[in-house]
Parts: sequence; structure tokens; C-alpha cells
Amino acid sequence: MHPIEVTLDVVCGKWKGVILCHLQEEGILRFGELKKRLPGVSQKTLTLQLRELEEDGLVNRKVYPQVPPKVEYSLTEYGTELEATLEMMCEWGINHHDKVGPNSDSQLIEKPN
Amino acid sequence: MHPIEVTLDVVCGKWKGVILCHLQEEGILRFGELKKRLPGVSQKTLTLQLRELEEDGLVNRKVYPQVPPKVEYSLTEYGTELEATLEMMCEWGINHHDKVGPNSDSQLIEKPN
DNA sequence: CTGAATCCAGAACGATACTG
DNA sequence: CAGTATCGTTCTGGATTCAG
Repeated sequence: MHPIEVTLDVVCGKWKGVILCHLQEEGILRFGELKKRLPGVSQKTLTLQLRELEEDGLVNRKVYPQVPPKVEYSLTEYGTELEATLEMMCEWGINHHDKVGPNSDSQLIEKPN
Repeated sequence: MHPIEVTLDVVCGKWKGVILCHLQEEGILRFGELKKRLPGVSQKTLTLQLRELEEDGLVNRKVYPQVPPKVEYSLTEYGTELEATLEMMCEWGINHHDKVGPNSDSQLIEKPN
């Protein structure tokens, strides 16, 4: 398995990138706070994405046994080691968000003489 | 849309990461050469992934109008601007490949004395 | 050699309702 | 508040066949 697939496997859920970015910026977030920051995500999906990130060792899940429940998420050390990469991906995204279209510089073949 | 999603959208196909890495390493590759380097990929899927990368402006597709056909793929400038990021992702992958998959050569805990 | 066209299985994701 | 459970849809990618 190519090393880049290891990273992509871990980061390529529909919401995983944004989740990691928010945890990186804000440190610790409760489930509900995270949900507010991901407009459109369903509870089920958010839960699932977080569980997978947890299984892959990227985020910590801290449960406070109280009523009402309180669960906090944060980056693990593995997660923080990904921070520089996430930031680079964000930069590229900022520089290219306008450029989501065809016609990059497709080449026409010149006639051999 | 969060900037990181721009990047992830473009890179998150099953084979896109590896394709980009190979093009980054070897510069120009024909369709068949690329296929050899991705064991298990089907023609249809490889074609599709390449088309999407092309539409997103990451790779060039150069067709030689001859028989048998010859098609060469390479990174566009947008693609090369992603190189540093791809390398960081590979590094993280190398350092954490043990965390993925069931039978990992996990780190041993040093004996306390 | 490259790739288009079908057909299809499974995964991913969402909507909604229910629970301690 | 932070989940499960269930159902349904959409999306992805693989197998196979045909074509220039």
C-alpha cells in the first residue's frame, strides 16, 4: 500500500477534513459545538465520522458520565502531527477554489512535419 | 465551503493520490504504464479517475493520433503546486502505516524498571 | 493500446424517529 | 445532549464486452 493511501484513507470521509480543521483551530469541542460548525451534517453521519477518526487514532473522545451527557473531542498526537499537512491542503484550496473547471491547459498535438 | 474540502474533493478518489504521486515521481506516463503501477485497478476506473483529475486541472492528457493509440499523462501546474502537500501526506503515511490495518507491527512498550 | 458502454454490488451518506 | 436504529437513496468502483 502506497503511503499516501494511508493518509487518504484516514482523511477522506465527507466531513473528516473539516472536523480535523476545527479541532485543530479550537482545540476541544463538544459534539454539539462541532455539529453547529458543520452545517448540513446529520447526527448519525457526524457520529460515524468521529468514530472512524477515533479508531484511526486521530481524535480523542472524552465522555463525561453525567446528565445531560457531555462528550468532548480533540486531536490526539497523531492528529496534531497532521496539522502542517492540513494547513497546506487549506492553502491549496484557497488558491484554487475559483479554479474548479475544465480547460486547464489541454494540449493539442502539433503535426509532425 | 471550507478550503480543505476543495483539496479533498480533488484528491479523494480511490486511486487519485497514487496516480498523482507516480506522475510526480516519473513526470510523464502513458496510460498502460500508469495501469501497471496501480495493481488491481480496472481500465474503466483508471480512465474515470484520470478524467476527473483532468477536469479539475491537475493533470494534462496528451493524445497522439496514431495506431495503436498513445496517451500520455503528466501534472499541470496546478498539479505541481500540490507536490509539497502530497509529500507531506506520504511522510505521515510512512510514519503511521502501523496504525492502519489489523496486524501491525505495533510499538513495544519499554519495560519500566 | 486506449477507452466507451452496460450492468451491478456494496459503500457512503441522509432523513427521521426513538432512547437514556 | 449525544447518541442508536432503520430505511432509503446516491455514489463509487469493478467485471465484462465492444470499438477505433
